[in-house]
Amino acid sequence: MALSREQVVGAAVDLLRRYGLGDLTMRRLARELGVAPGALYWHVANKQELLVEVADVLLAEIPPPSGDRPAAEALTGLAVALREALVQVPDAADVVGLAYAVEPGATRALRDLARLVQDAGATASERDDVAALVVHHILGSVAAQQNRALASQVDPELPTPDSTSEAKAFEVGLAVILRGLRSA
Amino acid sequence: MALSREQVVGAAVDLLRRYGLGDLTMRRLARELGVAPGALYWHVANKQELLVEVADVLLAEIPPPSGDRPAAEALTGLAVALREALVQVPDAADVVGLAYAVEPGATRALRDLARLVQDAGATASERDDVAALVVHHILGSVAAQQNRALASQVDPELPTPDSTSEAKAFEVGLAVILRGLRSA
DNA sequence: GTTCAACTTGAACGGTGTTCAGTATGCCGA
DNA sequence: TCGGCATACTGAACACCGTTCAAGTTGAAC
Repeated sequence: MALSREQVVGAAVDLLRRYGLGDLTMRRLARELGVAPGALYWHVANKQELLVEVADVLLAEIPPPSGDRPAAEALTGLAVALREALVQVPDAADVVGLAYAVEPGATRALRDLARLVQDAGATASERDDVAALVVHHILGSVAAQQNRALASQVDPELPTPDSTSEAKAFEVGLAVILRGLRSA
Repeated sequence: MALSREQVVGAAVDLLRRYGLGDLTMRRLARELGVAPGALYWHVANKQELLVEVADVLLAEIPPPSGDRPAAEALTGLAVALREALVQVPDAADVVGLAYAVEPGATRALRDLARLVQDAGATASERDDVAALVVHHILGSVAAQQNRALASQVDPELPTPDSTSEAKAFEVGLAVILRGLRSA
C-alpha cells in the first residue's frame, strides 16, 4: 500500500510526542515508515510544511468550549485546556508557534479563543490583539515549563519544577488578562 | 593576539544582527574571526551557551527605566523598549526565549520588569507570574512580527505587515494587562 | 499487453555541531 | 639561555541534517 500524506503527518506527530523535535528528522521519520527519506517529499513539500500540519493535528484535539458558561469562564477553560494539551507534547510551543505565525486563524481552537475574548469584554477592534496576547501567554508558559523541566534534568542543581505550580502561575497571568478585559 | 570569550560573543551578536540565526553557525563565526571552528570550543562550551551569552548582551543594551514616572507608565516604557530593541534583531525572540528559560532573572532588564510589575499593582505573590506574562507577550509579539515579515517576503500574496500597527497591537495587549493589575 | 501516472529508491550535495590528537605560542622559573 | 608547561589553536574527522533528482518500480485503465 502506498504511503499517504495523513500517514506521514501521523507518524510525525507520534515521533514528536515520544521523542521531541530533536528526533523528528526526515530521516528518522522515513525509517519509522519503512521508506527512503526522499519518499517523504512526494507527500510533503518540506519540513516546515510538515510541522505546520503537525501543529494543526495537535490543536484539532482540543475539545471545543461548551457554550453554556460565562464567556470569561469558558475562555479560562479553553486556555487551560490548550496549555495542558500542549505541555504534554515535547517542544509543542515551538511547533505551534511556527504554525501560528504562518496562519494565525487557521485552526478551530484558536478561532474559538478569539471569539471568547470578545465575549469576555474585548471590543471588536481589540479582539485579535488580545487573543494574540493569550496565545503568547499559553505558548510562553508551555515553553518555559518544558525548558525548566529539561534544564533540571540535565543539571540536578536546579530545582525540579512542579507542574501544578506552573499551572497556577499560568492562571495568575490569565486572571490578570480577564480582569483587564472586564474593566474595559 | 589570542581570541577572547568576549570577542567570540561579540562577533556572534554581530552575525545575528546582520544575518539572523540561520547564518549564526559555528563555522561561519569562526570564519568571521579568522580561526578554525574547533577554536571556538576553547572559549565556549557549546552553541547553546554561546546563545545565552548573546541574549544577555542584547538585553544589557536596554536602558534602565527612569524612576520618576508612575509605575504603570514606566512599565509600559520598559516593555515597549524591550520589544523595539528585540524586533530589530532577527530571531531575537528565539535567542532570548532560550536564555529566559535557562535563567529568568539573570539580566537587569528583566529584574526591572518584575519590580515595575509589582509597583504597578501586583501583589508580591503575583509579581513573578505577571512578569512572566509580560515577557511572553514581548517575545510572542516579536516572533510574530518577524515571522510575518519573513512570510510576506517569501510569498508576496500575503499582506506586508506594518510595523507601527504591530506595535499598536502589542500595546493593546499590554494595556489590558495594566488594567488587570490596577483592578487587583 | 501496453501505456502512463503515481510513487519510491539510491545516491549524492552541501551543509551542521562537536571532538580530539597533535602542534604552535608565549611566559616563567632555573 | 634554556627547558617545561599551560594556554590557545589547527586539521581532520564523526555522525548527523534537509533536500534534490535521475532512474526504477508498481498498479490500474484502456
